[in-house]
Amino acid sequence: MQISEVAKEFGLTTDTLRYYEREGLIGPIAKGKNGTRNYTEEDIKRIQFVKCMRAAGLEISFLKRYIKLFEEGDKTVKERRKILVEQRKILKEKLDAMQEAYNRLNYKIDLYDKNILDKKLM
Amino acid sequence: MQISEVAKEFGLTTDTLRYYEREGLIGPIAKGKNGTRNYTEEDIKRIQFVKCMRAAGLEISFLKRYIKLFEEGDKTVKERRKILVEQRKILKEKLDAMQEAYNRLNYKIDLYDKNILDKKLM
DNA sequence: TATTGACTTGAAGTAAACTCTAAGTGATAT
DNA sequence: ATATCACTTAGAGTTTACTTCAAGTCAATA
Repeated sequence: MQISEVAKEFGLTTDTLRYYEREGLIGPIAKGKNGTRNYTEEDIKRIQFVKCMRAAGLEISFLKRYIKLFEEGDKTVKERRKILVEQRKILKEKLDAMQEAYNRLNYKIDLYDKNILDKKLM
Repeated sequence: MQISEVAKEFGLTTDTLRYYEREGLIGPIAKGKNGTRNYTEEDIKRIQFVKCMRAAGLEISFLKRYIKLFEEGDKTVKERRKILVEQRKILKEKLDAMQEAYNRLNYKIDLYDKNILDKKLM
């Protein structure tokens, strides 16, 4: 699979894919004899993971660190678990904050729908 | 209430509060005779709203637009409702993506806890 | 009275995550 | 054969949201 196809499938740009590779989040991707990238199924799975975590707001620096540990093998299992738990906590807090904002938006839209125009901003 | 107290209450810096004011998200805050800001209860409520929405990832530019419309009065009600619905949609998509990442993290941590060390990254 | 601490300003600086540019290569369509 | 198109690189530029800086004011305390 070549870069533009992968980009299309994931809704990323080719620039972003090359950027992730530069940063060590994916790859290095094997290249054909003309120098173009050929993404394997393994590469695709990695991109899936990275995309999911990025969409959740996890930082590139964290993903870099986690992937590096993973590549260092079994001896890093304990540390990997630890940072996953860390990230889960951060993510949970964000989720809760977002849920609160979501509820607030719902409430306000509901007021608009009922034509209750109070003079409060929110 | 003066700026440092407000900052402390909301876990923001005084710089951020002045920045929000510059951008028109809050205030203009009334100043005492020595030129320092005095935040009213109204100001505090506005900051609460802004903080909640920012924590959910809504952009400054959106908040600016919404607040401007609000200040233009009842004639902007329709447009306000429209952009709230827009933002709610964006927020919902983010929430879902984050929930997915959260579940994935949970699943992986669970594997670590059970000492099932598969060789997959995620 | 001198110094400390919190405040003020406008403007410049920073971090994260892309995004774009310029210059070039190689395979395919006219 | 020539033009078009997708790809390559290194490196510069952009956006968003702050954050820091430099220089100054004012009130209170040692």
